[in-house]
Amino acid sequence: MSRYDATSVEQKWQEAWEKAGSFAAKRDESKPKYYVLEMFPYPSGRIHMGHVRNYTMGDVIARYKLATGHNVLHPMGWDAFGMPAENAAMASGGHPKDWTYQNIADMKSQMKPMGWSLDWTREFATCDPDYYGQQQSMFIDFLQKGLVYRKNAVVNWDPVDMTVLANEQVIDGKGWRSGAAVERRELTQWFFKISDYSEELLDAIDRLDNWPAKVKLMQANWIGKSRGLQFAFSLIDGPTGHDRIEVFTTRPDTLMGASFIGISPDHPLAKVLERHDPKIAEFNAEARKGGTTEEAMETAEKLGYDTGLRVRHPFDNAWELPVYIANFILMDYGTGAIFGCPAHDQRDLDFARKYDLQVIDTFVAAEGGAPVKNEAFVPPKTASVKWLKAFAWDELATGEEAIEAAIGFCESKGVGFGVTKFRLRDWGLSRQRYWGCPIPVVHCDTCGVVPEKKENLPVRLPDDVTFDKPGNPLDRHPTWRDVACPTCGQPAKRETDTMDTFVDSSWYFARFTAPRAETPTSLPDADYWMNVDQYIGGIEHAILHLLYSRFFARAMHICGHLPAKAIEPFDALFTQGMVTHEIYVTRDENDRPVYHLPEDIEWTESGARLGASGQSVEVIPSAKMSKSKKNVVDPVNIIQQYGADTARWFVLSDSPPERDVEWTASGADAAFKHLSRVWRTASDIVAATGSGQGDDDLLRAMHKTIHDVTTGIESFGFNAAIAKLYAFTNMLAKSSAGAAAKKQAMTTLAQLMSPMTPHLAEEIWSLMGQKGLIVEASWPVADPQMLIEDTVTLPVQVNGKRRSEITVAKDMPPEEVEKLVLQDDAVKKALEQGPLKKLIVVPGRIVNVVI
RNA sequence: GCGGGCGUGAUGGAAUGGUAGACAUACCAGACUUAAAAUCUGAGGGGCGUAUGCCCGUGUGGGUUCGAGUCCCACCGCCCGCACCA
Repeated sequence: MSRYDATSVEQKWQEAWEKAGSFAAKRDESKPKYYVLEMFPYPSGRIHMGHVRNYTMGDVIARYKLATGHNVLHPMGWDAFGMPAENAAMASGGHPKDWTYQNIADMKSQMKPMGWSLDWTREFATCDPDYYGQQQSMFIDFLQKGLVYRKNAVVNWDPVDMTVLANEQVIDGKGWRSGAAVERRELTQWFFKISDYSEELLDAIDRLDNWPAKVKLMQANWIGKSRGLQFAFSLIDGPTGHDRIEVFTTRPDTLMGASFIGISPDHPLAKVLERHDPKIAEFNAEARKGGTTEEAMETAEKLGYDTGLRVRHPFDNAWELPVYIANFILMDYGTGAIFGCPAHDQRDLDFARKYDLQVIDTFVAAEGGAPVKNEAFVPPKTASVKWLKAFAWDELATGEEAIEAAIGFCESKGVGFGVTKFRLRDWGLSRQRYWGCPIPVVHCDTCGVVPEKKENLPVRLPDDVTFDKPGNPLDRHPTWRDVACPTCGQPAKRETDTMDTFVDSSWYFARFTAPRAETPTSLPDADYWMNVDQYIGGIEHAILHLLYSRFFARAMHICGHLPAKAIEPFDALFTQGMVTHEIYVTRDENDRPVYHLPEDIEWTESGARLGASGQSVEVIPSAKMSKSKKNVVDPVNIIQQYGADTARWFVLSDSPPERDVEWTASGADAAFKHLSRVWRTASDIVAATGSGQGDDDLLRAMHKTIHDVTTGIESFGFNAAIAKLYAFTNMLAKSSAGAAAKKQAMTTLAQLMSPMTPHLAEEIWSLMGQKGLIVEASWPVADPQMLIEDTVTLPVQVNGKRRSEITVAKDMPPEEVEKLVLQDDAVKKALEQGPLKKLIVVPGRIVNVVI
């Protein structure tokens, strides 16, 4: 028997689909549309197994929807701006543009053999001037609608390289190239007013019915709505202009437990103080060292500096509290100042113990409450506690009740007012880098900040730049910067910052609906294709990318670029897991790890060893495939060895799609063996003739499989669907049914497999003598009559443990079942132990006898 | 540190609160073969037993329920995100 030749089969059908234009989407009002989109890739130059998994999942959905009569849009493009292109240029001297477009060409040539049903006619890269020009046009629209503004914000500053660093370029508080301690420095930057939409973005989460609950929860927590009190402490003998310190607290109920005031090193008062006090200046300078991330702030040692200033407690003029500058207080959140209540906040308690400050219990546990020692008492806000320092509520009250009462009381006394704050900050989009979308504004001494005229768009990136020194080449470009002011015509300077790449990815889904339009979108196309019916990508995008896109869709709607129905652009979201692999490591002479590629490993009885030298290799449990750990399997090699269908089948088969899947050589081999077996079985069936036995059983199983696989695909249970296909293939291969029934079963099997292994499916379809392409055939429908079972086997439990089973007619009334159960030998035996307490019959499910 | 998630045989995993381990991998046994590969058949959570069977078992410890892998609480471990990685 000849071997299944994946390479030639796959190429043949890819050419057939290409010729038939099977995947080019066109507006067709007569059919229901379906827009399936996977998060577009960064053009690193090589596809990896994560891409294979992501795009194969989308492809299963796309092909299934195509077969169920939908007009499917399944596009692909490139998230092509970003730092790696500049890093490559710095490392090897090329140009980011050449590097990027070459990578796109390379990756596309690796993706094509996968046989994904992509509409390549809509392809674009975000670094195409056509695309970023439209983005610039929208930026100007946003500016006119007040959705963009400028303000100061801190960046990571490398004092040696004199350049801004990304968070990932800050390692342990030091610049990745220079090794210098990173400082936080303020720059004037552009921001999107996403915070204006905090409430709206939060409320709308409830209507995202087909998003994972965890993503919705993460977004809600990120937006972080909180109710609290804003009020001021009066400052005693403060510097001129500083007679009060405004604070925001979510726990006004603990006001009587306050023991210190903390202000951010970037607080206006701290900045005044540092001008006159070298020690404060030194403390602030030290506090400003390190990266800007929240993580860096919160894991750093909590330090404070006693300014010597004091404030009065709002309820007691005689009560004075010290004012500390503290390195863990963010200027960006609230007012940049807090009061510390050590008894009910662990961070405040640690701080109080360190600087020997008072700890005042304001409440204790309702029963057996003890004073706080080294662990703050922080019960849930819904728990009732016993109050020692209540000032407007009962002795026993929950935190929630006390907070509301405290706000009301403070308002009535003229001490501050209740406010709702959000954690969500405005979206800073300025990047001091070359390889991004230029911000289309001009700085004029006379007119100020002026948007570029739309007819001058796109503002193109100049090609003649070098990367031989750190910093933004646009900033030192000899002529690109110098322009005439669009308003007054006087000499002016271009903005040299470019946009965050999140901007590029916040509207690409809309652009795919009309990728060549001369406006950002074309409304008839957007109206037809939007929303994305199914969006698929990694959980790592759960917050930023998805939240920014939700904001952007609203902003685009305001500017007339999207219909109202598209303000929530993704109807359904699915977050798939990663592809992982074991890691193989040896040690060099200095005991440093040396990683090895899977293909260099040989397996012997004593374990893994290096194929070349025979050196034994340590095997570390699976982790996400990464180049640095060398635990990567190149999809290109898998396609060459087994074909695309095998890779597609494997990434779908073993694990549930939302979880990580571990790539194993044996698993890939098994996938290939199975597909070969299906092909062999099909070849046998073609040759078979005559009648046999068990036609009905086979056809019943076929209808059950149609039902199960259809359900599996619709619910993203691809691994479960594949398990059913395995089971049905096993049955079919062993079946002694007649030729006609087997042929029918095999044809259906091919259709059910076609979303996963489309090439093999086409091959079998044609082998079975079917006309046309399977990709044009309608999805099989299960006959409900064939799914009905006459009898059902019920497990019989005694006290929750399975002891027997009975087989009864499916529709037998529970009373009848009870009678039968009581006659069962195992039940009779159990009843000797004691009287029957309860008999539970769950129809069609289970029986439980409680003794 | 904060927010979110996950944890089931040797391995990947299955299981609307209802028979734990479907389906697959590895290993083992058998068939075919001069032999190997390929292919086919079978056994298969652990313990005791020839077997019908009995006991134990879903990270750990509690709880709810007739019944918990599934729900609740605490803990342990791993993973994702933390606003300039994409």
